[in-house]
Amino acid sequence: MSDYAVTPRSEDFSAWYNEIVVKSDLVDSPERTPVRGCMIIKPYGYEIWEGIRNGLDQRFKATGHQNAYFPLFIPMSFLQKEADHVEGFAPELAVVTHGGGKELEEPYVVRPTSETIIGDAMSRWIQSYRDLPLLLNQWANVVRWEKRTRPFLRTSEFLWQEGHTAHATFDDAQAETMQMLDIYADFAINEAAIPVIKGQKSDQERFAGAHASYTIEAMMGDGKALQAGTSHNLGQNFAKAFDITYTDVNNEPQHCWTTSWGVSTRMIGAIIMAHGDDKGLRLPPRLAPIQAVVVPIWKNESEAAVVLPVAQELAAKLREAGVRLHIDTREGLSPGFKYNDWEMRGVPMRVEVGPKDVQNGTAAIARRDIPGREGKQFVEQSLVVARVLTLLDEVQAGLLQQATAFRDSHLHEVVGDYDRFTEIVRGGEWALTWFSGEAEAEAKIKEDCQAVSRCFPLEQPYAGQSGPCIVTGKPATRMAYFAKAY
RNA sequence: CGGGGUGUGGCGCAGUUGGUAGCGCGCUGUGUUUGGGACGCAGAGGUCCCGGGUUCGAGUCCCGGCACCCCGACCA
Repeated sequence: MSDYAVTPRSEDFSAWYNEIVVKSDLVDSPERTPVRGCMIIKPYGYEIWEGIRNGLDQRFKATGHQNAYFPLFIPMSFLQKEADHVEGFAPELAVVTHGGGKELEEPYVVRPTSETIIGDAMSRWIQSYRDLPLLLNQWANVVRWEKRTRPFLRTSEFLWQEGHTAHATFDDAQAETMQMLDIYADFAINEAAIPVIKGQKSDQERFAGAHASYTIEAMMGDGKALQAGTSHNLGQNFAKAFDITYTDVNNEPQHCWTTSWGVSTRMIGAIIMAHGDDKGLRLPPRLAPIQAVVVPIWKNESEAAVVLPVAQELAAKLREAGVRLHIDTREGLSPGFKYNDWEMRGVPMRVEVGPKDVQNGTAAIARRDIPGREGKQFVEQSLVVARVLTLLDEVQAGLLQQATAFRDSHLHEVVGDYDRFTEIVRGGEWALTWFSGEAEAEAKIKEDCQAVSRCFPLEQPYAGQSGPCIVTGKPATRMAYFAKAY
């Protein structure tokens, strides 16, 4: 028993996470991975990524974006063209100095992000306002040398998509930035069942080289915040650095306005930490590689002969209905073992078929979001498909509901009471408070709370009003969330 | 990059005053089992993290590395 159990979430969230990503077969264990800080994503984990990729890619295409691919290596001089950008990334760059046995004339950086090399291409591709907007996306791996790594949450190499667009006006770029933020939020809420908060980053937390950065912030099961996606309005910073210009209707040369936006494999970490429990993962049905598993139960050959055909027929019908289905016919494992095994892997629905079911014309259906026998029900075999389809929707909604209730119970509004503010944030919960956004104010909070602002939520509870900044006491026009973060 | 911890079959661990490595799980074969983590029997599997040193002899003692985990500073 103890060999299968995982450290309870409440006891040690971090240990729970580390154990669960390995035991649920998402990644090879970090100790065995031969490259420091990098991860081996196993097939089951990669299938989750494929689900994320498909869901996002579809949304990108529907809004007019096209995929392209740019080089992994970026000339060092490109990064240096945007001062803030290179300063922000310099500490985490991997640099290639040799190739083909010779020292390179100019070192290449392994891309930490592609604003520069795509900006360079855009400068050649864009001539006229007729070429705008240019809406690109790239699915790629990037490298950022990280001191401290954790599977999915922070690794030296990770997978992501990075969108890069160029527009004729600031307003167009801003509209694009917000559109992509909305797409991320829609995906997180409706596919990953994570109730994210859309907001704007403070100047301190802004992307290196951006005019404005926006984020979707999610609350994990330990109360910490996780940035699950970002969208940046880059203003004309990169357009000026890379000479991305167009000729407008009046035949006047103009700099473009660009954006970039990304979601990474970190989203998988968000799903794990937002939904997982002491029995393992709980995957949202819309992203689960396996939505339902059929477990046939038999004692001997003669029972198997009766049970297996029924189980296989149910499996076939479920597949026909579009359910991503697996049938577990492994021999020599007890049903109990299989239940626990699939629960660890987070499969949303389980259908059990034993001799008694065959006799009664029934099957047992268990839902992953409700533990133990309460989540189990017996239904007639003819109704299994319909019930599974209904329950998959219910589980999807249930996970979002549970995560939302958890989040809301850990959010606190504070006005003018700095002691209470620090108490909340230090206690691992989220505080929403009036905030001036000044660097010194944020630095003080960081020192007192070991936390910085997460975002100014786009939906302000008292829009149009103002209140006392939690640090300076001076009137502030916006409220911001503060929380410890990953 | 600072502080702490751990490195021994695939995994989790034991290994006494230094004497040449063992347990549980898993794995292979086999038989009985199977409605919430089954059991018997028979097997396979080890550069004891790496490199030096002390010693007749090192998993054990000394020195130096490396890796991983946890806690802090930097970050999608």
